[in-house]
Amino acid sequence: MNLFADIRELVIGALDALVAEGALPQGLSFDNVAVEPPRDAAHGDMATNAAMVLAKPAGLKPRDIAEALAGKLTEDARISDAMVAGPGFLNLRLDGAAWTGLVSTILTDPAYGRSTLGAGRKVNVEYVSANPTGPLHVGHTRGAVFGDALASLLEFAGHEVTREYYINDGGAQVDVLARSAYERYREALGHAPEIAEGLYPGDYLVPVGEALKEKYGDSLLDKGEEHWLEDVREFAIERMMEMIREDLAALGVEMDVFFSEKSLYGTGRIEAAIEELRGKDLIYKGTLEPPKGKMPEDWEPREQTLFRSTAHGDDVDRPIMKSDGAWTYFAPDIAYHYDKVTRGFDALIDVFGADHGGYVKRMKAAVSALSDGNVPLDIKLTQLVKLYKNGEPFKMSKRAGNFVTLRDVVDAVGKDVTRFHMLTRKNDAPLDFDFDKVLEQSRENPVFYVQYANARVHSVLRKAAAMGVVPGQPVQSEKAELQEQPSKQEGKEENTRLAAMPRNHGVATFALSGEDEPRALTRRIPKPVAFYSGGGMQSARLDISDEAEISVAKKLAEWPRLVEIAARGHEPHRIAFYLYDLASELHGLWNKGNENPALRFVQEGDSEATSAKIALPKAVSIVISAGLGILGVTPAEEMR
RNA sequence: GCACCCGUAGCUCAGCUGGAUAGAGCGCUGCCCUCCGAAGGCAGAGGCCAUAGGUUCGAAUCCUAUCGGGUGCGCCA
Repeated sequence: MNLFADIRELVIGALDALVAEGALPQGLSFDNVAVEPPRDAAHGDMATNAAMVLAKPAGLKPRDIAEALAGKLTEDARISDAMVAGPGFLNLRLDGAAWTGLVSTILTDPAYGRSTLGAGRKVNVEYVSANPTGPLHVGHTRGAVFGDALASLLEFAGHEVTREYYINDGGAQVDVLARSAYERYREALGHAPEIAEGLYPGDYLVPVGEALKEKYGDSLLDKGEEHWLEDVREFAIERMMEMIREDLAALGVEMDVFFSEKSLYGTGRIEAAIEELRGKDLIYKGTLEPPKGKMPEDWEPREQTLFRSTAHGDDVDRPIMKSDGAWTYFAPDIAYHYDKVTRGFDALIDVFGADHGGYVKRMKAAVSALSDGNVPLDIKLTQLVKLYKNGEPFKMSKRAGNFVTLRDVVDAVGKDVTRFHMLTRKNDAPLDFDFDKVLEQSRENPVFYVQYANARVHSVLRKAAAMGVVPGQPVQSEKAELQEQPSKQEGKEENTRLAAMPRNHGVATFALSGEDEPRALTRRIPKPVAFYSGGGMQSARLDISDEAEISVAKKLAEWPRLVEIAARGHEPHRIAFYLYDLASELHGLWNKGNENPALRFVQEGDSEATSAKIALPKAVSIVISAGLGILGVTPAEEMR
């Protein structure tokens, strides 16, 4: 259910009727007709721009169209009032039953907020993809959180999502890794390691050296590189990937696919991708102009094999083969993306660090060429994370090979705080991360504020449950009606079945706290509950009457719409900001004076009134939990 | 030199892919705690949305130019 979409349909229907009556000319496009929340609540509950967008093509005055439309709309029971305002806005006021209906939907439909936006669409989200040469650092953490939340968001919006990690295990840097590990191996055998300039000095390779000793004894000692490089490299990469997987697991990130760059070499796959481009006349031999501005010392013109990326929007053509005949890094990247295209994805998304900004155009050009423009590639760049401790910039000595790792961050503040905070900024804006401030319990800290709202609701729910009250449901006497609901057991079984399905089948699992097993939230759960279908009944059970409560309900109504906007724009941060707003509504409701009806009725022991008043907060909690699920944050039911 | 990102309140930032009087938090000013969740509430001050043009019923949002900040720019990945 999406209230805005429902009302938009109503508006479109009314416009069709006006066309049928001859009040509007035939053949108008209603594509630009929008139904949106008005900026100012005084303007009503919803507003439509229909009259303004249609005025010109229809050759009529906006206000005349708006008047006619208003007449039609008020015939619907859901619309209590329609007022023409300003240049031709039509402001709609919804009947009170719309809000109680919304809340009862949220309480009964586990799929509330989900969308069919991406139905039947396969999307590949590639993120992290850090070189397997060391632990993940803070920058990777942001990319990991962003990519993972984006993937979940797209799933929530109905897409079939593959989470993917590209392992750069084919280039020179893994040889450096092998040499670095070899020195640690020598160290393990009692020799002083010689960490030459350019090798990785970090002590995370010490255990790798130990393990090499365990496996090979001293058999690799004092031998030339040709005798050990490959074995040590494979061994070290394996160890690094293990560590990276553990790091990701600590963040709650689980990939569906790890794709090895090396698997592209020697198998003809790079050649095949390049041949594909050659077939489109996009490969040629040529010499590039020297880069302007910062001229490299040893620059000299050389003939190279080039990709005509300028034919697909790039600024210059790019080399795919070095002058010595070896592939550049770009060639396997092209092959990798070609592989993704041939796997049948409808859309590709790459999440890179901001330092990769220079590759965006060439990568898009490659995908555009390889898919004949049919598969869009969106590249999201995550900006720097600036670390602080108690307001002071926080730095570690880079010279010693130390840097702040993903583990450091997660160990210090926890997975949930890390994830939420990393999403409180747009991906392309720099992010401040203060180890102390993110743990502060105040309104300034969105992580806390949202969790606190949820915990507050659950605190009252627990008290209500102790009275035997179920939000929005009858307290006694009407047990018979309850049995008309589709059996709860049935729903549970369906959930269990769905949760067991692999993630790739369009079912996201979100662990809700308080439940041991992850619960699948899908569209396929119960039909509308009989009890709520009677209009009179529901208003007797749900009391959403005062202005503050309706304001909360309006915010809840925006949820499905927001999900679609965020999913369309690949902008998971919108979820975080929405949750903060929603939490703010809840706190506002409960902090107002000393009015806390739900809690008050609990204390007065009034079951019926409690049931009616607790439904709205419970709905807030449900939406917060769903939103946090997208962000990969465990909803808190209690504050510690 | 070129490309990409950014420029919104004193500070940190949102702003619905073009809508009405541009929002939040912090900070600032003034009120509100004998008690139930004050880790709060209410009210107020504070803006030429970097600048200048353009597109149209309508622009913080789209286009062009300029200014300021960041990042990247062949034989590393």
